[in-house]
Amino acid sequence: MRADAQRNRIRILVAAEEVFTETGPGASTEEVARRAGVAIGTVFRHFPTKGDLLGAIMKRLLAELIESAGQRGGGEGLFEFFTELTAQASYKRTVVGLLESGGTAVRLPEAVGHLTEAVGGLLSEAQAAGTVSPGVALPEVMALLVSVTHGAVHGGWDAELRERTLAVVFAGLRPH
Amino acid sequence: MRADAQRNRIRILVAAEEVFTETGPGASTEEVARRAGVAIGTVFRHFPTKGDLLGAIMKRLLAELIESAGQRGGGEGLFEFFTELTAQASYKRTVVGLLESGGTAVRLPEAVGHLTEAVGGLLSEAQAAGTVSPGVALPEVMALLVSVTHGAVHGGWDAELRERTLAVVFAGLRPH
DNA sequence: TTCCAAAATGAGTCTCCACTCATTATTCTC
DNA sequence: GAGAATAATGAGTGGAGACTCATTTTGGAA
Repeated sequence: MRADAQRNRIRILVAAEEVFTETGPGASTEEVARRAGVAIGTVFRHFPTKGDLLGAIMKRLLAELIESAGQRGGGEGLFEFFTELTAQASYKRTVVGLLESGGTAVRLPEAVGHLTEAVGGLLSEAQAAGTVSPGVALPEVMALLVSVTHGAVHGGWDAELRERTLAVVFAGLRPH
Repeated sequence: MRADAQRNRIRILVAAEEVFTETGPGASTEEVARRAGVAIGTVFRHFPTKGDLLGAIMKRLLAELIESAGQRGGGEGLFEFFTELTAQASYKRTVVGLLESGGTAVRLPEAVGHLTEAVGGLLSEAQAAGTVSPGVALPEVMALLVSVTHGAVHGGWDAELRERTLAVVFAGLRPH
């Protein structure tokens, strides 16, 4: 790949992550191009469709999440991850949009699958440690993760509301 | 108002409720007109903007919800209402969209306020009956209501997932 | 029945956005 | 440095959807 092409590809990815992270997946490609200091044609040369562009940055964001989940563990790992995701969501609208669609929108079902697996690992560990009720299964944990994260993003919850809402969810997950 | 105008206004409202309920607020005005058997200009004569149309049907749907909340009570009223809303959400995408925006999208903040009040009443009753922990406050209940309802709609949860997810939330609300 | 104000019609405008492509510019190879 | 290949440019296309308005139709008062 030519040097300028390589440079621009990176600029576009950086700009796209910024823009989609701020505005959500609805942001226009034009805005990404402007932010990258590049003509719109250049964006489409590197990423033939908007979905491809979204997919590229999603892959990165998801990988980060999966790694974060993988590094946690023990009785509190699941709770920590949940809290982290909710807090980040307020400035990472894109991830949420992706998770909601199950990855089909940008054809990343396998990446979403990996995240589900990672969360499943955290759940098992927490249940083994006795911090999460054995009656709880992965689907509802993912459902809550996505719902609450989306709620936090869309509703613009402040730190206190986030904490209070998570407190209820966590109390529901713990054995009683 | 002339007889045909009155007839058409009703047709439009019925069609709009159907269309927005199925497809969500993103549905086109054109589709509403088609479903109502009316030209698009007629829709705009009755409701100058799409927001006005949305607002009109939202008002009806919200009123239904508020009434449903008002008819419930006792220790389980809040749980019942929560369950009802989540179940209905799967075919009432619109309400969810409205609730998320706090009513600002269609300028119905007072209606949303009334719903919040009604839920507040249910919460107080439940806490008085000892079925909800006294540490729980209205904001996080509304936050959970909106999040889980949205999740159910957007994620297309089946009855079982809905039940399992609500079980976790309810366990979190009950005293422990 | 007549007549006109109210209402309905739907092709047309406007705006936004994803995506294209002929032209111009930049890199790289020899 | 010349030439070819690769990339960048940005005006242009097409489609979707909200909204308009000149024209036609309809309801109902006199």
